[in-house]
Amino acid sequence: MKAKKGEENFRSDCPISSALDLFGDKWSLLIIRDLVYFGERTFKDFSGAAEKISSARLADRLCKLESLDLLIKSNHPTNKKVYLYTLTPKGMDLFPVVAEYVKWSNKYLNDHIAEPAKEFAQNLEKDRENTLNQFMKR
Amino acid sequence: MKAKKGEENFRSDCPISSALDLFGDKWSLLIIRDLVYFGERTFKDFSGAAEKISSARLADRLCKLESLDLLIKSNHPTNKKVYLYTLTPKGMDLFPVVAEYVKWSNKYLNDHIAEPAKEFAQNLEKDRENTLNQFMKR
DNA sequence: ATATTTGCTTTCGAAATGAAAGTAAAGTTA
DNA sequence: TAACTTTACTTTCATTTCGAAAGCAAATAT
Repeated sequence: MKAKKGEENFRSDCPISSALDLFGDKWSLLIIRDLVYFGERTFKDFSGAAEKISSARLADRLCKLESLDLLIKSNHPTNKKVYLYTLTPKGMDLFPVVAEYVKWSNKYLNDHIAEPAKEFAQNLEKDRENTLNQFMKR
Repeated sequence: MKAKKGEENFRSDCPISSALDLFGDKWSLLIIRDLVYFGERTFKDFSGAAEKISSARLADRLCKLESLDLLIKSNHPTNKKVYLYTLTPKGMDLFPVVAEYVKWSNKYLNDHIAEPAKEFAQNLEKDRENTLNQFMKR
């Protein structure tokens, strides 16, 4: 059976393991990333990301993230076959987590990382508060 | 074949996906957590954590984290059958990532989380810099 | 009216995982 | 010193998760 809202089986009462129980897979934070960066995405948009998630995986991750209230699915204003996915505040609050991954990778995987991300990492180092707020507040 | 040092197959040049490619599983950050918190651990110590990792999984995670230079394995000073695992600076730099998970979980999974962790989260909210440094500098 | 697009679902072989049992070397105990 | 226990794994195996590919229905574009 599927786990319904709130019926997660947490491994422990540790905040870290619990967060990982919810979205500690290789795709969830990338969906969050796209939503933070673009603000609004369609199924096709997510599919177009460089990491090439399979549609089966994308579908179940979107479903799970929605059930966790990290994102919301809504209708496109004019096109009935397109749905729009948006972050909730709860999902947006994962952005600081994402930002720390960016900082770490910029420091230790620097020569492998795309240029725009490096710049973002540098901004985070210079003025974390402000850089985060630029995204969180829109 | 196993992936040797530096031969990771990254999904993209994104810093987030790349970090997840390296240690985006359900166990790696928990090992880091224990090392940050306790400073030094044995195989048995890790096995004793509340999340109950299987020995097979613990063995291959320790091996991978070592190959990534996130931790170091060394001999126990007096007992030849025990090994000591310690964080490298590279591994220690994952602590801010871990800290953000703690903050998020404290905000959204609060009633499920253990008391000591809540206090740590509160300290992070009050004075992030200082709280992080208390751990990182020892 | 037909073709195409979108957002999925289904299928299936491969890879990763957890649980349990096994092992060898070192250390402890009688 | 012989037997027992502990530590750090390794092995086995059934289950779960995953990625790749194909399929599908409804909506839209041509």
